[in-house]
Amino acid sequence: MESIGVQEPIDHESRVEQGDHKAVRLWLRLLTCTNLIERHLRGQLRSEFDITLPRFDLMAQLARESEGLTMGDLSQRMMVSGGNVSGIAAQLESEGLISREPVQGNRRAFCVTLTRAGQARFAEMAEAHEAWVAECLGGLSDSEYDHMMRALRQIKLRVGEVER
Amino acid sequence: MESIGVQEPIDHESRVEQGDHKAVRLWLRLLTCTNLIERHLRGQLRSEFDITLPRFDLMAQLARESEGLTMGDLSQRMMVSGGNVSGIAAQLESEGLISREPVQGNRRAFCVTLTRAGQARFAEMAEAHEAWVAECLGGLSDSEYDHMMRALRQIKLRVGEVER
DNA sequence: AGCAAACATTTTATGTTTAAAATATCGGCT
DNA sequence: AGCCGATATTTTAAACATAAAATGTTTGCT
Repeated sequence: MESIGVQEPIDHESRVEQGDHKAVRLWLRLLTCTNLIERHLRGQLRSEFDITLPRFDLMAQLARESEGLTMGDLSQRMMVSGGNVSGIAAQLESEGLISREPVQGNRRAFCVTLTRAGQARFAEMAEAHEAWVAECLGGLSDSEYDHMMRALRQIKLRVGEVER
Repeated sequence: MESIGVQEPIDHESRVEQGDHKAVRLWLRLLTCTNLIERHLRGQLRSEFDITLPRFDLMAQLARESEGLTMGDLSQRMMVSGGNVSGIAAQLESEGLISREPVQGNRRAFCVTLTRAGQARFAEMAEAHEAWVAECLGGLSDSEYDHMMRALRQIKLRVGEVER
């Protein structure tokens, strides 16, 4: 049963404080979890495939777009700076996993695609990656999964508004 | 300054294909949310206080332990390498925000604490930081908050087991 | 006492990431 | 045509991060 606090009224000040502390606790737990999983995946990718997470991420973006993406598209989707994409792409190109072709009609842009070798390599890695993620997150019930997805969607929208 | 696409963010999560499994979808959404919030906080700390997130984090650890912490403690709590803590601490020390005193009885270790100036500076920042986090995460109901906390705890334990 | 292993930290080399400046291209306007 | 602001990418400098080697200290063992 829930009762309405009468004896020990919580005033505005402390209510706000409590709420804020709650948010911070949630944030720290969120950050810790994400870091732990990211660290695990990074380690696995390194030991099993000798590749870094950002390189894998870039390839994953390309694998979803058979038409290819520009450097700017990649920057947006990977949520990292353009300069960063330049460096990562340069390495993948030198390893023959991606190719950068000029776009006809726009000499500023490149069209980046997975090479044949890149596609094959990515297919291998993606399968393992999916299994690793399932190892970390597979223990949740359907209900917990749904709650998480809904809450995270809400947070994402909220942050988007705050950024404006 | 270059900015990373904000207006119509095409992120990890909204790009997944049908074939991707539940766990991967949850992971990508988790990653996107954490990145968005982290980016927001980093930008705010930079523009409002001219400080980086790692430096803020180090000061936050010290603020919780008035007795001070060793470099090793900091490394563990911040979940980064010892060498990294050395560099960050060196900068904060040169700015007069922390001090490193020898520990009596163990000449290997340092006891790192916030200076008076560091305490004052951190108090200012912590208040703003808490408000920023609440802006991002405050929109959740108590029930959503509880579900998140519980699910994240479970995930954290699971990843810990998997790492073994 | 002497020595080896463990400990706490720093240094070094390498690589990642960001913000900002630089380079080059495009498109519209006059 | 010429200019100007927007666009696409690369380069640069500084901060951050890791692993591994180096330095100095402590502890336990014989």
